[in-house]
Amino acid sequence: MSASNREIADQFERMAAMLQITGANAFKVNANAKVARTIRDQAIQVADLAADTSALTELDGIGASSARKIVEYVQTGSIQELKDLESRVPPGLLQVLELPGLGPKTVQVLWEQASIESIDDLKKAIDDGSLLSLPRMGQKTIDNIRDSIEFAASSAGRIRLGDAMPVAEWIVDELASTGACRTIEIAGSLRRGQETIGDIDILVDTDEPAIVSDRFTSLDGIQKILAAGSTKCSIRLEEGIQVDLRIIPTESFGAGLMYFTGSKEHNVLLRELAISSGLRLNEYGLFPATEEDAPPQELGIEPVASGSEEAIYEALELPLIPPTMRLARGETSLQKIPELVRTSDIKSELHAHTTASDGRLSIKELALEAKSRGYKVIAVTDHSVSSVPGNGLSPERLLKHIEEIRHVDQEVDGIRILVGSEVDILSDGRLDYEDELLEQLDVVVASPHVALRQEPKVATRRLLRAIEHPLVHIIGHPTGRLINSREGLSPDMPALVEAAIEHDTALEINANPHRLDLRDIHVRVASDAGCLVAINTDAHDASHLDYLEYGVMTS
DNA sequence: GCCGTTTTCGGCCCGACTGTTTTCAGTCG
Repeated sequence: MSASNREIADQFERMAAMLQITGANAFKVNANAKVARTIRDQAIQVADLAADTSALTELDGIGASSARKIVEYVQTGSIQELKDLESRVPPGLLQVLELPGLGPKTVQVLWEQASIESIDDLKKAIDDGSLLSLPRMGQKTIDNIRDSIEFAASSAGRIRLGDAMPVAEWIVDELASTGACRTIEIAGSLRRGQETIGDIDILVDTDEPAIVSDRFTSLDGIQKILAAGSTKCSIRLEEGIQVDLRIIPTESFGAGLMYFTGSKEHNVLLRELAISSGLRLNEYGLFPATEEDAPPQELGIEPVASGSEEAIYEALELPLIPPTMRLARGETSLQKIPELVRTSDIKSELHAHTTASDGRLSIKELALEAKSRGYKVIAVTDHSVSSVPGNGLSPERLLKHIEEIRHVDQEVDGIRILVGSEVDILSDGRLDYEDELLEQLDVVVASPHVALRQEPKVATRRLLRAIEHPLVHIIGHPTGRLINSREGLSPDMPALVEAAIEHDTALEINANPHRLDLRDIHVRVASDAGCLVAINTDAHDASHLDYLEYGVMTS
């Protein structure tokens, strides 16, 4: 089995963490972490490039040394330098390093001065009181570490976009109800529409910070208040989500919003850009550079721009980069920002289920719901025969279903109801219905549901066969991945895109927040090449049509 | 370890908060 991007990236991430614990140069640590990110963000299989190191070093942040290690890993299944590190650093320390509040310096001290090599060792040292004798270890710090250990044991890690957004919107409503906020904005990875988020960031412009932070730190369901300063408060909710509130003055709201929207890597690019123009960018604004080290806002220096994001990007001679593009993937070199799809642009839902298979709504209910949301077209695409868990339709049932859909289409005005099916792509790429049956449909969405652990080459052949099928319009959730639970297929995405263009087949962005499939990096490949992309919600219920927003953010 | 429109060497973003300290180190985002 050839190494997946995730697998190779994991090696570099591990290397970065181990280097950190050994006290290596922070820039070297950072370089390794960046290599991991770059590999993770590739739509192509990095292992396929390993025959040619110059192709590897063209990737951002990958130099000769990392390229050699990638080749070594692909060819031998391990990296000697990592093995050497692993023989020196106890593996359990990596989990200790991941605990919130514990960084490399503290982990080093724990290891060297208290022989702590794992979370279990750490617990024992807390319980027997020996931790107190270490430098900079007071009772409060120890209490926080104990809490972190408990939290890590119960936390599921990063949270899906669709789980975090409703929580953030609820908090925004709560803060708005104080009447003390001039502006409230959701920032961070949530604003960027990332498929998973680490925490929720909320920014507020207010003249009455105490009222807002009091409301914030007394929300229902707070498990722990992590910080409560005059400009920053952090809480952790019972469901394990951390929420940060920042209070930002009006005059620097744009700078703050940019800063806290990130991404971190995008911010670094902007600051470097600022420096090269004789400027200095921080969360308070874009300032003229000075000789002084002190923050410019404290020296009474007037910013060049600070109140709005537009003004700051303009002063950096950049177009206003939309939040979903702030990923340090080349967006700061664009002359012109492409026009992004908005939810209001979408007039058709081409993938939805009814009670005929595993949906909750009847054909008519689905059509009326879609119509009420302003759609002009809805396609009814219930599951095909092989989809047993999805209550898939036998050919006979499908024929009857087709008649019913046609009938409801006659009955309901103001929206066109298309007859469709979500047809399984079988493991070898054949479809689950005969062509004579497919010919009777207006829309054929072909999706993989089983055999989702296939080798990349097998998966590519399978999906290509479906793309090339003359009766297929859309490939539904092409990889079949489930965020946080199933990796899904890793086909050669550029090859799929090329074939999709040739055969006029659309690739789907399935907007269900568990899927977001195609994922963002794949969409980039598809849209750069000019491939048709369908943003569908795969609705099984009325509320699922709300997922459209997540699909649009991914596009 | 990576990188280059003054560079192949010498840089590599910036500030808030906490806790342990008597002036600051460590962590986080």
